[in-house]
Amino acid sequence: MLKPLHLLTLKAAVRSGSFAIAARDLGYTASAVSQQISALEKETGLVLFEREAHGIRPTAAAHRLGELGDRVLAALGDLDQHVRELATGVTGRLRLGSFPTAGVRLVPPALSAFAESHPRAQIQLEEGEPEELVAALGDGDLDVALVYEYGLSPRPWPDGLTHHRLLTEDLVLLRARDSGLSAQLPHLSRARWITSREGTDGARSTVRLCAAAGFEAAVAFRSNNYDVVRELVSAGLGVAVVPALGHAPKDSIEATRLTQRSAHRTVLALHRSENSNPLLTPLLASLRRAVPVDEPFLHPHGRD
Amino acid sequence: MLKPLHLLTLKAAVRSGSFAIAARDLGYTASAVSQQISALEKETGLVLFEREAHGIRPTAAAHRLGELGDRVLAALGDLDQHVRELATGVTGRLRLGSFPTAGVRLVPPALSAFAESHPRAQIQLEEGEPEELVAALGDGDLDVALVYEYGLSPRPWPDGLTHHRLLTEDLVLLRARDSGLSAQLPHLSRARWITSREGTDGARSTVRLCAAAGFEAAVAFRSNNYDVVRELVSAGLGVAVVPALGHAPKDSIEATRLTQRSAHRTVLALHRSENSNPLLTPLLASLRRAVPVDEPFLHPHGRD
DNA sequence: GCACCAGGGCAAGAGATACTTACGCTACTG
DNA sequence: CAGTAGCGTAAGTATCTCTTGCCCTGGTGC
Repeated sequence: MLKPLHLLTLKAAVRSGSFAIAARDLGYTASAVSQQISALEKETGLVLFEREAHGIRPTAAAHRLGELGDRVLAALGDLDQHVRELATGVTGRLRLGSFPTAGVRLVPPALSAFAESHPRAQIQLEEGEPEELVAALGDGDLDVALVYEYGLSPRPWPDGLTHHRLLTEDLVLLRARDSGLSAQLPHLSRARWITSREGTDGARSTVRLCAAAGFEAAVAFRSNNYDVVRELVSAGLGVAVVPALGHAPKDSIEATRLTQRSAHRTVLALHRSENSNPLLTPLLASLRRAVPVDEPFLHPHGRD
Repeated sequence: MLKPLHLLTLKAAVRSGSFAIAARDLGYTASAVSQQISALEKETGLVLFEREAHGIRPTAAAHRLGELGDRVLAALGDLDQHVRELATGVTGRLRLGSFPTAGVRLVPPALSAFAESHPRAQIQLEEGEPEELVAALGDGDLDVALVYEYGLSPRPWPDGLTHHRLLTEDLVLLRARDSGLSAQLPHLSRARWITSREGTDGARSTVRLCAAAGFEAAVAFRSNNYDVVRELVSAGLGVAVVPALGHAPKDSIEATRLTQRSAHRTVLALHRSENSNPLLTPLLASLRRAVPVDEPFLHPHGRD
């Protein structure tokens, strides 16, 4: 394989028409240039220069090889540039997964801030529930995962993952505004309940809160889509406990923070500890800055 | 500057997902691969692999660098291919100069044969008189020069030039068919003469032949274009002595070979002896094959 | 549970590369 | 005709790069 350095030397020699001058230009000895050219001639089988007693004469082949070599040298230059950009995080790719609610509430503002500072970076988005995302992290299919953790059912995150707590949401009781229902859990034992789908942490959380209040929740409707849940509540079909991010203020709905211990959900960003993606740190910063402040029921975390 | 070999190794490691396998594929030791990758990481400032106890995990940066490296490797591969073509003479450039008559009579058939065997080679054509062409050869602006040499005025070709005699032309006396003029020089002392322009070997040659025949030629018309000369002869405006290549059989003209010693012109191909253009030899062969055989007044030379 | 093995990192040594120094040769220059 | 500039070659040296040998880790088989 031809060596790029030899091509550079060749070009310098062709340009200057002299090994001695090329050597000076490149910081070599004339002898070094002579040897490099000899090696190049031997390797290519071309005669690149005609030697005369007092100088050299570049062959047509030398000119041609110089031109052809430009392509290689240009590609190498480009590569260097790209590498520099990759290393500094100016460019690059990062795969971000999040659970649906965060995908709507947190990710877009975070990315709009991120895109300001890293206009040429590529972010690939995935949606999924925490278990899937964590599995994807482990497989290396994801760089960062936005997941949640209910106070009542803490997760055993696998080893090797670094977690950054972004915010804590209160769990909020939603009632139709004129339903006449109490805001106190113990008084809602006869109410119809609306929860996330069976087996989810959200549903489990509601059930446990009710159990702690002394009754078994009668779950009538299940949906993982908080927009749907709110509509159901609004229509007077039941009450629900949702995390603050799942709640959007609405005239027809009364929202009340639950005061029970552990009645909260934490949103955190996970990544494999060894992940060295240069975009990782700036993205985490953007996520943190995207957490709304001064919003009811939402409590941002500082850097941890 | 990043080393192409490192890029190859990187790609092998990414492809196989293991330094050990990459090493086997490339004929290295696992340690060599490890060191190459370390060097690459140090040079780029990127983390290319996450090391685990029992294997490695290519980083996004590694994948990206591999893709980017393809450009460089492809350019290098192309270059190798081009070099091989240049070295074998499949491709390449050659500059051929010739005097006008040969440009018309010899070069086209030679090139059509040459193009058969070297379809991708580029031949650049120049026209000029022998002195200019020889100067261009010396300056390296020309690879091959087709020149002529009159028997009566041999040229002192500069040193360092190799000459290949292609053919010898008889000098031919042209008369209008019904002019009633003799074919013997001594009887043409009163005729009007047509020659090439003053100072040319052609004109000098005619003048000397006439002088040897005992008279001074009365030159009435001069043209370097043999087509014009023939028209003038045809119109009965005078007689001319032209080399065989400058003669095309014509009903209205009678052509007679001059029998004097030295009444001939030699056409030869010159090139600098050190010229190593791989196209040189095949082009000379084509030129030699393009010399007409069995044409009156024309005598091809064998290889000399 | 324990020996074994595969994969990778590290250190040291050997071999190859690449550069410098020194010298010889040739042709231009004053 | 000596001096000099330019290139080539040979020898020495420094640097780079690969191999060898050993350690560490974690998975596997008995």
